[in-house]
Amino acid sequence: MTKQRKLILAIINESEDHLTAEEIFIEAKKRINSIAFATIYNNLNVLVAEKYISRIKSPGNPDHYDKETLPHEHVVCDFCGHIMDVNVPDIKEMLEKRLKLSLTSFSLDMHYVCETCKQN
Amino acid sequence: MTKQRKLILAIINESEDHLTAEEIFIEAKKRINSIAFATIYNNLNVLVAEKYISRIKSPGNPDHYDKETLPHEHVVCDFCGHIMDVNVPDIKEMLEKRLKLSLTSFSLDMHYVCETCKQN
DNA sequence: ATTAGAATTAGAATAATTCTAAAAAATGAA
DNA sequence: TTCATTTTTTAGAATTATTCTAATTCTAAT
Repeated sequence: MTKQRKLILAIINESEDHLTAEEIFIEAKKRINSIAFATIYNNLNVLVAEKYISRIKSPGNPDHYDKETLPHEHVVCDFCGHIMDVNVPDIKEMLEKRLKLSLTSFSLDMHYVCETCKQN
Repeated sequence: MTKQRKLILAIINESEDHLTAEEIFIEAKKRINSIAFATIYNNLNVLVAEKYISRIKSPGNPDHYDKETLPHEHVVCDFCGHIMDVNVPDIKEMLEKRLKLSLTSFSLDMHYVCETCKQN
């Protein structure tokens, strides 16, 4: 594993948030100034493919990256954009049962208003 | 309602498929050759906002537009990209109940292999 | 030390969509 | 109807996230 890839993985693992490619780039550049944006994308793709990390897609927004690879879902705050991890067990099975067909994949994009924003 | 907007709505209502902005543009250009792509997007946004049609989002793919505005879901074939309408009643309530929080919106992106593609 | 393959860099390319400014059309009051 | 105001359309530039490309640089094994 190259030092760039190691760094990118470390940044994701050390963050409490779900960072975007750009946020990872800014952070990585502090430690390897010569690093290119394409290297970030390239390595994020590799790390997702090898299941070191997972990708969170929310239409209209850039992808976010998550150190957690076990199946779980996310809810996005409409105001501050913060992403919270949540668990909805057996959702795929439930969907397949109700649809009477088997899914190759699915993704759920849920929005809410977080506690902090609800008060403002 | 302008003739452009009327035409765009008619194209969507007369189609059995879930067209993309580009497909609508190509079709519209046959009837009003001077029509601009921006007019398509502009009117799609208006028609969605006014609930004449609905927008189907699937990350990585262009948005598709649907004449059906009552709540329902879609499954996308991984091979041919065809979009099938499906019904999963009370899914929002079910999610909210399991999450113990209320959602402002959600969207489900489900993929499968359609019958035609399964045979190939 | 050599070399083949992998990874990185930098910047161009892409694709979907939005923005902008000017022109045209529609609306509505006088 | 006529004029003014507002809305819509047009055309093309701009934007944004991401991927691609080609040249260069590493890396690791001989």
